[in-house]
Amino acid sequence: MTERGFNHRMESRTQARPPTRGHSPSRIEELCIERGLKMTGQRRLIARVLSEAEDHPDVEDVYRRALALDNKVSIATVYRTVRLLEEKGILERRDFGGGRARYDPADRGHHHHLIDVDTGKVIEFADPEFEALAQILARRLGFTLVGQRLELFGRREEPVAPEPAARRRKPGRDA
Amino acid sequence: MTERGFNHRMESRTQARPPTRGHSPSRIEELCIERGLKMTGQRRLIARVLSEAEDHPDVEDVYRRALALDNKVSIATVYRTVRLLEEKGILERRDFGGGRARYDPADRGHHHHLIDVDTGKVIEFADPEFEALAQILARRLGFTLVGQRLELFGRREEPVAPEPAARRRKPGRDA
DNA sequence: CTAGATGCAAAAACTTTGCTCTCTG
DNA sequence: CAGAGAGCAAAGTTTTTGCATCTAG
Repeated sequence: MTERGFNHRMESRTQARPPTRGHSPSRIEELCIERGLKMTGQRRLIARVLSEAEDHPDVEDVYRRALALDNKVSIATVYRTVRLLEEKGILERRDFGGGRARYDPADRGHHHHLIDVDTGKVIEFADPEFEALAQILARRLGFTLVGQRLELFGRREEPVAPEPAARRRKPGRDA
Repeated sequence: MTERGFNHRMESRTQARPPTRGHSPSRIEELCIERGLKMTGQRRLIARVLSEAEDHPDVEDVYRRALALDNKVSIATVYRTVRLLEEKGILERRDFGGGRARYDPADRGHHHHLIDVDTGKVIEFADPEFEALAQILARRLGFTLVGQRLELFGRREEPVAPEPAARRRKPGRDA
């Protein structure tokens, strides 16, 4: 299929700086400092995990990744930090179903999501046609578009079978 | 734990609509029958509550409203029914954060939201062009569209300073 | 030095499930 | 009548909190 739409920027990790745990503050850490947040080691760690994530990690994911880098953080702190960052507008909370909240760094260019309702997998895509239509729709309502969010929920094409349905809990990992 | 009490959140008092006459099956009930679901009293009741809802009730809301009409239903049944209806495409699950899943009857057409970023006001709208495009986008990615969510953020007139201005209230509950 | 952070575990909040009894088709 | 559905409470998950103890600024 055409590549249009798919932006696989998966395991890219560290875009500009070497993962050297030195003093190169992650993008998110910078944002935190900008808003005057007290930067503790845990927050720096979590900020880094989020900056390097190319998917939509849920709290568990962030927690595990943080532990993998430096196990000096508790799940409660991850919850607290992630919530703080959301309030500060540094993170966006996304609910793709599956019962867990997922987070998306708000500094990433905007893209849309297609969620496979059976597996919970998330596909990111961008579409110029949609962008244009969004503009038109907003204008039609008398507004200037300044932001948008589009989420499509779909099911892999296949003969509609009464399959045992997908598990609600623990959906497949995002991507 | 037991004692779940009510954590009265922005109670959605939007249950105004021509009350369904005693025996006329609600729209959602009809949809259930159409899909060959076994119609029990509880399902009929839940279907009615959903048909009359003009907001996006969460399970608790549906449960309470159902009890108000006829207290012969358990929360477990509401969960099971709502999940069933979602699987049958009669309901759309909307996660607005806040930890609870909210439901939106798919029988009154998809509607989207345009949020005025300056006032926070939400305008609902529907658009066939978008519907069509969503279908196409999903198909293009190899999926059958089963649900969608579109939110546009716009500004009415004169642009305000590009600065965040004020972090308004908590992320959002819906209604 | 001190307001705010962290850890830990317990408490909440939210959903699902096992099992028995009921009721629809 | 058979098998799906309903009730209930217990179990499962995800998220929040109380409190004593640190620590960034």
